This record gives sequence, structure tokens and C-alpha cells, in this order.
Amino acid sequence: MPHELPKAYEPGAIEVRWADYWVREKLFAVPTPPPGETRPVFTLLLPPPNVTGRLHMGHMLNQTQMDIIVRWHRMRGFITLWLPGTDHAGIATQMMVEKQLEKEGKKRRELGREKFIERVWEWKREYGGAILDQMKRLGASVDWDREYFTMDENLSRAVREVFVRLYEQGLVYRGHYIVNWCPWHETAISDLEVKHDEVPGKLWEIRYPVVGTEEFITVATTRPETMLGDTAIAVNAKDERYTHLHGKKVLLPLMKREIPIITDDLAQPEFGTGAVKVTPAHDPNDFQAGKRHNLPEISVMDEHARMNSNAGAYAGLDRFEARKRVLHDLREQGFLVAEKDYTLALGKCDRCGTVVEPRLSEQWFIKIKPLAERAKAAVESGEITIVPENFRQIYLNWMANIYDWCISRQLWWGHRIPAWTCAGCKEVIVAREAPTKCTKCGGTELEQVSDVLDTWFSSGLLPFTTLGWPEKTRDLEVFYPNTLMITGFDILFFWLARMIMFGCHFMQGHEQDPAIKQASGEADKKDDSVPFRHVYIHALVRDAERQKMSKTKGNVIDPLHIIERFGTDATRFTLAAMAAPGTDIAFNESRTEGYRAFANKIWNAARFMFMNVDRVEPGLRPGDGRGVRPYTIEALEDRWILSRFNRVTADVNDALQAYRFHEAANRIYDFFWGEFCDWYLELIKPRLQFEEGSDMSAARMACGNLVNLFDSALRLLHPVMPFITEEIWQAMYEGKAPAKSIALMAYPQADEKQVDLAAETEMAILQDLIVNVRNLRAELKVEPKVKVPIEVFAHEAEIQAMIEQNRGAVERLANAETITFVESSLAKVAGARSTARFDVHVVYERKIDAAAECERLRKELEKLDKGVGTGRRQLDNEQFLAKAPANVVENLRKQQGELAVLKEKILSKMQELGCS
RNA sequence: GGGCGGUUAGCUCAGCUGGUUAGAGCGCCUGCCUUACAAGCAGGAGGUCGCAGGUUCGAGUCCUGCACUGCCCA
Repeated sequence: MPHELPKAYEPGAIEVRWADYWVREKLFAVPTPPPGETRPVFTLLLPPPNVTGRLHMGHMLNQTQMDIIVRWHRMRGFITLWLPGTDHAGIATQMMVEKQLEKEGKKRRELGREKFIERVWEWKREYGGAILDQMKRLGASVDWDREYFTMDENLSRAVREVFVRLYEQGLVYRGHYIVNWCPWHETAISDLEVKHDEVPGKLWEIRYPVVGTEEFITVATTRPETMLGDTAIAVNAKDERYTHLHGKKVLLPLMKREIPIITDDLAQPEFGTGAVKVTPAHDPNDFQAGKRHNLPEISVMDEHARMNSNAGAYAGLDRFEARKRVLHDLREQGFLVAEKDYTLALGKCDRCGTVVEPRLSEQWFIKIKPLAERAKAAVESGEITIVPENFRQIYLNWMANIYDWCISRQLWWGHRIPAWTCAGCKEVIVAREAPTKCTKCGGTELEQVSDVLDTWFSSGLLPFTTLGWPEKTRDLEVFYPNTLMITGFDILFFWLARMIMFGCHFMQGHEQDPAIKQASGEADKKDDSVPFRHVYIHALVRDAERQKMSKTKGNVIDPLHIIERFGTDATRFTLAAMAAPGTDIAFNESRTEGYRAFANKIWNAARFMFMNVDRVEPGLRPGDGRGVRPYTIEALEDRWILSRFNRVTADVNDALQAYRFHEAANRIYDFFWGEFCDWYLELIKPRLQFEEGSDMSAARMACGNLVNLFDSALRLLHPVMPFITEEIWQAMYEGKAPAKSIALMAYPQADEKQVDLAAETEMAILQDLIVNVRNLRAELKVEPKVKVPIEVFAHEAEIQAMIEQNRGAVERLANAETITFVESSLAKVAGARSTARFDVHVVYERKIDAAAECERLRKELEKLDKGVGTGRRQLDNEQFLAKAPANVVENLRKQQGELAVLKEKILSKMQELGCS
């Protein structure tokens, strides 16, 4: 790797090259650690993207955060396993292939189940890897050797094992219940997959004639077509308006069926007329009421939500067409009393938007309470921590109000339920492998249940199934519980909650290797059955206008497109820098553009470094170590930058520990650009100069420090910007790097002994002085090329000595000709500036603009007064002195002293200028 | 209906457990191709922290109410 970096930073080629290299060299593959291993372990499961997926900003945010945390741990010496894979995504994938078939003019049912599934596998082999390829482009440092697919044979076996065990434990049951049915997908879906939309609709009031009287009972409904399946009218027992009708019957309009009037709490007296229709086959509440009263359940729709033969004259009609016709007929026959505007919460299928129809059908359920209790306890007790904390409560609330989970889906693509029906006696046999004969009647004609399992059933098992469960493997001993789970809150219930339930249930009694547990800092945890010890929930990425990205709105930002324009590093940095925990990210391209500029800055700083190394000491390479080790302190700037680096290093490590990605990113940005480039590089330039044939030791020393600092800064930045740091780091070693990648080097750790408060204070004074001179020059409109003499008055002798010592730096950076120290304050002098520690005067004949200067002074005075005011109020307050901590009081005193000096100076200056 | 969050510079956002004169990037204005970088450098303007109360020695930060806005659940 040569030192010559191209002048322009072009991320594209660099990133592709290193992404390939990392995969090819298997840098992040983690062999199973043998017994006796004592290093800490960090394990993270990639939330598996759908095989049908295309990388979107949500993935990219998620993966950026995971990769930062993972690289950080790896560099800190953890055995770091990041496990990748994809999800078979039942509905999504099946739809994808059905669409493909449609283009060929074929239908799924014509093809038949087996052929269709073969087609899906073909599709998967062909296109299923796309999203993982995109991940590689992001630099995700996962262990590709361990890649899984949720329908792999070993994972499928584990799914069957889980199902059978749950069945044997009485936690899976089958039953005829009302479920959410998507007529478009022709399958049951879980409560979670139904999204409720508030839409303007109608509430219709229908009157039913009471048999043997002249009376009517009026009920209200938003779905009048379901009346065809009514099997009762309910009134509340306490409702005196209807007491006289108890035990009577009504004649169901249109169907001419007699149905009973029942008393049930389903009818609330204060709501509407107090009477409700009861349709057990089409409404979950009515279903419950029907059970209480032994009512018949009359389904009037089929799986497409078309009216069936039970709907009499309406059979064959689509449900909405039937609604119109029912209403028309009711009106015509005088049964429709009213039609009112009404806002209803319409349940729609999360995936296709079709209005969900509650439907009575045979489904499989998980009895969830026993699982939820343990899952709830694991979080309550702190065995699993959730950040940000507010999601903890959301999780607990949900767990407390959970309902049984419908796990069967009427799809073909997925894990088929391991249950068989005997043709002879209709017995249902649940088994790990296909049984040969019926356990009840001995019949041999057995057919497997056609339903498959909800996709989230298998993904909920991944924390242990990917590690070899149900076998007792070494991988489980080492890597279970996973250390962390990073995911979006949108799958908090779908996935996270289920992993916790399954993990706590199936891994009961599991114990992690104690040495590893101890080394990993988890010794205080009591429960090793949890799927992971920590959860970090990240926010949503929105568009620049804070709108949720969606295909229909057309505001989806394609991360690959952004990457193409600005580079992966810049895009990653954007997401990291904007990811304050708990707040959504409004993705703003201008930020990414700014971070590309940051990468460019680093690039050019590297070019500067290489230029000097090649000139001063070819072949110079950084030493190794956790910090800046072979480092020689010669000048103030050396002490200063070392101190700053250590402080920043401490902050970055702390920030990452708390998932404060934005803080980590911003700290590095400010350090690298604002301190290292803007000041340090400028300050050492004179030291890098040398005359031909003269002593080069100063230049050598400066170069050595530069290289070591740069190396450390690269390591500090690497988790956030892996590509550019790898490129420059490799170049620094010219092919003789101590490791295959910077990713395998040590992460910088702060050394308190290298924090130098005095150096930081002195440097701040110098910077202040330089900035004031630049400022005055601008105000006096000194031509940029002209150097002018300056006069400095320092209040304290040490400060004057310090400035004297750094005279060269001031002269150069402030573009000053000479510095003259004077004995008395320059506060009143025109063309001078004052601070609490010094006054500085730029000696230049041009008059300053008095009016503008007055204006500036007035503003500064105003600000100052505000500070002086609040400060004095506090210092005059005995309560403050008594109650505030000593350091706060002391700091305030010090600050007030400085403010007073400054204010005095400004006032005298204003007087001098004759400001009004 | 229940719950949770947001409201800080023209724009996009920081500001963790209350403690100096509230910060950054972008944009804007002025001046510079100063041999690492014009994707840059130097300087500058710009905010009564949504509104009204309260707690406190001290509030952008804590509490209450209100307004607007977003999300989740029913």
C-alpha cells in the first residue's frame, strides 16, 4: 500500500474494495471458543431481514448502530459474534412468487402445493441473497460463516421441537374461534397484524319486529350485511325499557328467521338504543356472548369475504355489494330507521390494506399467559435491561394485557404445522416426525395439517436455535444469552417480546459458562434463560420533513442511492450523529454532505501526514498500543492534543457504553476537525520544516507524534467510519501492518495521567488571543497578505511568559508581524480587544468604524450584564451560598470576577469611543 | 377513549442525572486559491428554549394546566 493517496477522496472504490476484503479474509468469523476460554464475549443477533427485502434506511440505521457497537467490542478484546441471517417471511415471499407466476399466467392453486414451494425455493436461491449483499456494502462485520435462513433444516427441526413441546405442555391448542381474517391473503392473521384506521363511516339503525306484538327493537350496526347471520338480540337485564320483552323473539328481517331476545352485558343501556344484534360468527364480542347463551354460529361469508349460501338471496355477492343490497332492501321494507355519520376504527391488513373480516375458523393458538409471566418478570427484575427506559414500560403494559396468539396461517410457504389428521377417526396427532399410523384408531391414512406457522414463531426462537438448540452445544454455553439486541420499536411486540417469552421458557435451567459470564461483566445476572441481557430500541428514520417514509407517499430515501453519492462512511456517520436515543431521525441529505466533507478532511489530513513522513522520515510507522504510546512531548500543543485526545477517548467510550451514538460521533468530529486539524496540524507545521543538511530531530519528533496521534484517532473513529479508517491505516503501514485490519486493533482507552488541565487552559488562552487578533484584523479590514504588529498586555506574568514562549505560533496563526508586550491595559485603545486575561491591540493606521464598534460593545455588554446580574443575585443570596455545592459557588465567584474585569474594560472603551 | 413522545437559530437537530454569558451542521453575509484540504480557510449576523403558572438559592432541564403536532394501543 503506497503512501500516495489520490488528491480527491473517492469513497466508492475504496469501500467496495475493503468490503470485499473483509468478507474474503473472514475477518469476523468466530470459531466456537473451547472450554477454558476466559476472554469476555459479546453476542449480537442480526434481526433477520426478509428474504424479499431491499435495504432501506431503517435497516441501515439498525445495522450501522449494531456495527458500531460490534466493532467497538471487538476492538476492546471481546470475542465478538454478530450472527447474520434472513427470514423466510411467509406472506411476503409467497406474494412475491405468486406475482411472478401471475406474469406467466399461472396460479398458485393450479401449480399445487409442492410445485409452488419448489418455485419459492428457486426464487429464494435466485434473489434471496440480495439484501445480504447490500449489507456487505455497508461494511457490516458479521460472521458470514454462520449465516442462517429460518427455513434451514436444523432451524426447521427446532421449530417442530418447540411446537411439539408446547403442545405436550398444553400451551398449544386448536380451536374454532373468531380470528382476524384477511380476505385478500385468504389467511388468518394475528391481532398485531391488524392496523386500525379512523375513517368516516355510517352507523345504521335497523328495527326488528318483535314476534306476537306490534313492537320493534332497534339496533345499530356499522356492518349491516352481518345481520344475515344474527342469532339473537341482546338487551341488558337491568334495562327497564326492555324488561317486558325478555323471553320473546324477533323476526330477523330479510331472512325471516325467528331469533331470541337474550339478556347479556354485551348490551350497554347507555349506548345507542341499549339493544344490540348478536352475530357470533362475525364478531369477537358476539362470539363470546354466543358461547354464554349457546347460540348457533352462522357464517354468512366465505374465505374471500363473499356471501355464502347461508346468506340466502345474497349468496355470491361480495361483502360490500351485499351491504348495499341489504341496506336497499331494509329501506324498502321499512326496517331501516336511520343512517348516521360515524367515525369507525377500521381494521386493515397490515400488509395489503384489505379490510379485515372477523371470521370463525379452525386455528392453532398459543396459551400465552404462562409464557408472558416469565417474560414480564425477566424485565421487571432487571435481568433484561431496556434502553431507552420508556420502552420498558410499554413492554410491560403489553405483556400484562396480552391475548392468546393465533399462530396458524393458511399459507403454503413456511413451517408446516407438525400435526396430522387421521382420515378414519379425525384424530389430530402432533408429532416431531410424520407418524405412520393413527395413535387412536391405528388407521394409516394420515394427512398433515395444511396450515403453516406465523413467521414470527420461528424468528422468536432464533437466539437459541441459531446456536444449535435443541442440542446442548458449546455455542449455547458461550453465546447464550446473547449480550444485546438492537432493534426498532416497530417489532417490539412482533419479535422482541416473543423472543423473550420463548427464551425464558425453553432455556429454563440453562447456564452460561461461568468464566465467560464473569469476564463479560454479567456476573451479577441470575437468570441465564433470557435470550439477551440488554435491549436497545432505536428510533424511526423519517424523511427530511419528518414524514414517515412510505412507498405510497413516494418519499422513500434509498440508502444505496445516498451511499453512491456520499459514501457509506458519510452515510453511517450521519445516522450515528443523528441517533439520539428515543428520538426519530429526520434524514437530511445536507448532513450527509457535511460528513462527506468530514471524510474528505480526514483524507487530506492523511495526505499531509504522508507528505511529511515521506519527506522527513520515510518508512516511519506508528507504534502499537492502546493509546498514543511512543509520543514525545516537546511543545505546548503536544501536551494539549494528548490531553484532548484522552478526554475525547473517555467521552466516546462512555457514550458508546450508553448507546449515545450521536455523542460519540460528534465528539470525534469536533476533535478531529476542530482540534486536530484546525489547531494541532497548523501548530506543528513550523516544526516539520528543516533546512537541507541541518538537524532534523525536531521534525522527526513532530512527525512521530503526528503518526501516532493519527493512528490513534483512526482507531477511535473506525467503528463509525470503517472504510476510510481502514484505507488510511493500511497505507500508514505500507503493507506491513501488525494485523489484517484496523478492525482487529485495540480501541483507544483514556489514560488519566495524560489529561493535562494546565495545557488545556494555556492553549485556550492562546486560541483566544489568536482569534481576537484575526477578529480585529477583519474589523480593521487589514489586507490578508499584510502582517501587522500587535501589542499584548497580560494581567499575569505567567501568562505573558506562556505567550512569549509560543510567540511564533501566535505570529503565524494570527498573521502578526511582531508581538510587543506592554505594561498597562490596552482596554481603552482603539483597535484593541479585551478579555479577562489579556488585552490585545492590532497596530494599524486604519480607523475602526466607531459606530459598528459601539454596536458590538453594546451587545457584548448586554450579554455580560445578563451574566453579571444572575451571578450577583445568586452570590448575594444567602440561601444559594448555603445550599449550592462548593464548587458551583467557587466557579461562579471566579467567573464573576472575570466578568467584572471585562465589563469595566468595555465600559471604559465605550466611554473612550463616545458611544451614546 | 387509554398511553407515550415532540415543540430550542431561516432549516435539521444536540443540550444525559437542574449549576458558567444555550451549542452544532446546513443555509446566509464578508474576506481569502495562506504548497493537506475551495468537499477548504478566516471572520460575522441570527434564539424572550410553544404558552401560562408553580417548585427551587438557581429551570431549556423538574411539576401542573393549555395549545399545536406525531406515534402506539383499544
